[in-house]
Amino acid sequence: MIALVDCNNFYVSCERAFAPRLEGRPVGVLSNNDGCVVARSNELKALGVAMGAPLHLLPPAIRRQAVLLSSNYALYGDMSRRVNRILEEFSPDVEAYSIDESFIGFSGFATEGLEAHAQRLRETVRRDTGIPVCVGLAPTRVLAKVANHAAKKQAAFEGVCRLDADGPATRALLEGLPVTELWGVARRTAERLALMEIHTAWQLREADPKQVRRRFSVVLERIVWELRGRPAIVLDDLEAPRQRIMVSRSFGRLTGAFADLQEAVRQHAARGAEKLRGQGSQARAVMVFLRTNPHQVGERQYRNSAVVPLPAPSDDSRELLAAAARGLAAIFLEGVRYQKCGVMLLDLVEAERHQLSLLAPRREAERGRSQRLMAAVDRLNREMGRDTVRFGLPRTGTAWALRCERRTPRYTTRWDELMRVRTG
DNA sequence: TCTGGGGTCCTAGGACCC
DNA sequence: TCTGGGGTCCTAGGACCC
Repeated sequence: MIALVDCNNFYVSCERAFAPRLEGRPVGVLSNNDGCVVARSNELKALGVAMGAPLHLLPPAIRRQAVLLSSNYALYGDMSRRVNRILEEFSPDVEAYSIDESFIGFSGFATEGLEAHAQRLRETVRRDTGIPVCVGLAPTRVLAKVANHAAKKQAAFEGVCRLDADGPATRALLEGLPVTELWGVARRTAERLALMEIHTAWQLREADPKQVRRRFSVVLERIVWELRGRPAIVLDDLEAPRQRIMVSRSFGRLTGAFADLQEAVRQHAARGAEKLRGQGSQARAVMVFLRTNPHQVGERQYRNSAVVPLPAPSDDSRELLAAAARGLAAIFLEGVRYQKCGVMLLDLVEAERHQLSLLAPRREAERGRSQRLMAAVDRLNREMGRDTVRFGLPRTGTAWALRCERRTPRYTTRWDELMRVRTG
């Protein structure tokens, strides 16, 4: 059996764990730049606020009534690690799937006591972190997702729902579930399924896998097998390094100034380089992209990207920043107002692998110096706070600085902010 | 004024090879 | 009029996830 543990309204629950006054109130957490609502408490959902709703389009009455907070990723990331540490006490086989969801393997466990085990897990997580979670138990990941969904929606389950491969309960649940609620099926696929008169999860389960593969894809075929209780989806190894690294942000407000773009690209490239070294990789190419605001009607639109190959795989911030700057210069267009830009590090290789190549001794020495320098930079930024050491000239009061006016203190990772709570 | 950020996998089609 | 057949590799774009 597999369990899917999913934190309820995770970002909101993290905020509530440290601010009990938010209990019972409609609470929302906003995306970067305070752009849209990305997490909602049940009370806010009840007011009809959709996932992803733009903040500036919310009716004034709701804005007055609700507590809307900027996202506080330092807090959520730390809480997520705490939850996972507790899960590991309940099974050695824990795969963190996203910031608020983990799969747990229970092979080798007696299947009878599993619901009670899951209940104890819920209570422990709640007691030790303040985060409420629901658990779905099933023989496959897709069914565990369905079970989790049911555990959340139907109070009778008390937070734990177990779904076996067959049986009337499974059938009833799947018959009442639109295909779009399934993991891996979204609007496009659902539209095409509807043409074949397949609307519910049960109808999809009964479809012919071979035909599904021919008409759709191997992805959807796997979902059919999983609905039947036969495991067909393997998660990627969590430990495996990322295949590409992206850093991008929207600007706080539109800008047409080359200097703003330059500064943003520099910051994104530097952050990407940190991530790259953090996972022990090197990049063989750097991609820069920028675009105007597609929602802005009447405004001149432009989007472009450029890939800059590197002469040799690198994790040196200076080389990556220089490549990114060249890419930006190649695509920057005068006279438009940009909304967003970003940097992607592509074609990643393990840093260890090519060190044994026959580089000239001088290059080898340079590489050694570069590695020591980068390691020192990363250590300082880790221990003294991000941006302690930066590349290029510091610019204060950047025109496009990110908006996050409603952020709560980083309770679990910053002593200074925690103290402010107590004294302030 | 104001609409997120970061990933993955798969497929189709072109280039190229023999 | 008729212009092979099969393989690999790469890339762009689609679809999906949270």
